[in-house]
Amino acid sequence: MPRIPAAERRAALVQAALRVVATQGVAAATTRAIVAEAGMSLASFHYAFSSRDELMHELISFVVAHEEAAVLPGPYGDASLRDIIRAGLQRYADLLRADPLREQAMLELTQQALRSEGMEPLARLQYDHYYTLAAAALTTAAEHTGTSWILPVEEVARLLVVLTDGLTVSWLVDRDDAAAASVMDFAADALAGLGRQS
Amino acid sequence: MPRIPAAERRAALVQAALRVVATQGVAAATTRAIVAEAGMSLASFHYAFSSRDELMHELISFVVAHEEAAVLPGPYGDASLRDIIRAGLQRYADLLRADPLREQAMLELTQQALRSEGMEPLARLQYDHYYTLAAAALTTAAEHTGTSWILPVEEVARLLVVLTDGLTVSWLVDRDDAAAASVMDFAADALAGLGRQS
DNA sequence: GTCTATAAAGTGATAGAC
DNA sequence: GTCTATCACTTTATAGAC
Repeated sequence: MPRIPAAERRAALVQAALRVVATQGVAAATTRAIVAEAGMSLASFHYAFSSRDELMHELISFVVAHEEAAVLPGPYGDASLRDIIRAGLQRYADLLRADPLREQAMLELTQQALRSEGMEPLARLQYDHYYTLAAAALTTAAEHTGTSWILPVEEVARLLVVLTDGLTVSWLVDRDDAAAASVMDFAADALAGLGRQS
Repeated sequence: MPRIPAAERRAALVQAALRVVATQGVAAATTRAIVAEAGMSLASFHYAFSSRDELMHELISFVVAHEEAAVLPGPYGDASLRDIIRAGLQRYADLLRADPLREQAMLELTQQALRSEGMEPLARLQYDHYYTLAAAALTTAAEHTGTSWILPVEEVARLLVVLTDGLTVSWLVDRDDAAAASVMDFAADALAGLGRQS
């Protein structure tokens, strides 16, 4: 292996760890599995990171920072608030169907953080990030439809995250697309009901 | 240790495993940790179970079978459908606050099942059980208020489970009681909106 | 900087005395 | 049936050659 700056090596290991966690779960993300995925030797791992915990910490920070707002953005046209929300949820569902293991990995990493001494703040950061992304998307959607939220947008954002979280878990368990569609219909109706023409 | 029938020993080990999973997480539920919790020797474990996998299998079956319908039942009086649902959600939230690690353990066990070869059906069984419990409670609540659901009750049940699941995850992350109350208000309003006087 | 080799500790599972 | 002792293996982490 050529000499690679430590920073690059760290990044490569984080990427490899994410792939291992997604395909095989957190429990299978041993240092050996990670370096194998990255095509490195075991010693290189500890040259870049002082411990496996340090990598997991950085991995969670990484996924938190790079989680995109995949839910609401999209071409709005002259769609209603309800339809914008429904379409956004559909985009998320499509993403989930396309890469279920990735979303499963996100859930596992959250729980891993909640169980690891000193990493709970990372889980909180992860969800704060979700709420922020959701609030931004909901604000844009409201603006495009000339509506305003009858609750603080932060509360609506939390509802959206709660609904997508629950949707994710239930779909991962039984992969029932029809049931998921029913949930999304309900969610779009209910959330749009929190908007008023202004 | 006195001679204990294998069935009792298995039950005791399952109980011990559940305590370990709840307090320290699935990853920490090693055979040694479990027998220590149960006050047995390591060899006793393999006398009762042929493998750790067999125990985990039985543990998940056990929690699935014993999960109670804690959500909706309660004194109804002449409360509205909305208030019955809201009160049921509150009872669940109180349960969650009283024993957060237990609910966290349930989520972890679900994900463990989804990741383990051949155990996915158990996760599906777990959620089928949730849906059944929720549907029964919703049916009773509708009967007591002379309403009927405008959707199949199975779909409403799934919505209730999705909402409580999402509520659970978000509360476990930030322990924000006020936000949880806001989510429950929304959920009760939205679900009650699916009932019509009949 | 990168490797091989190995240490030190933990894992599930078993053998064999009693 | 129940125990102690131990096997075979995997884990994280490090030492030391190059």
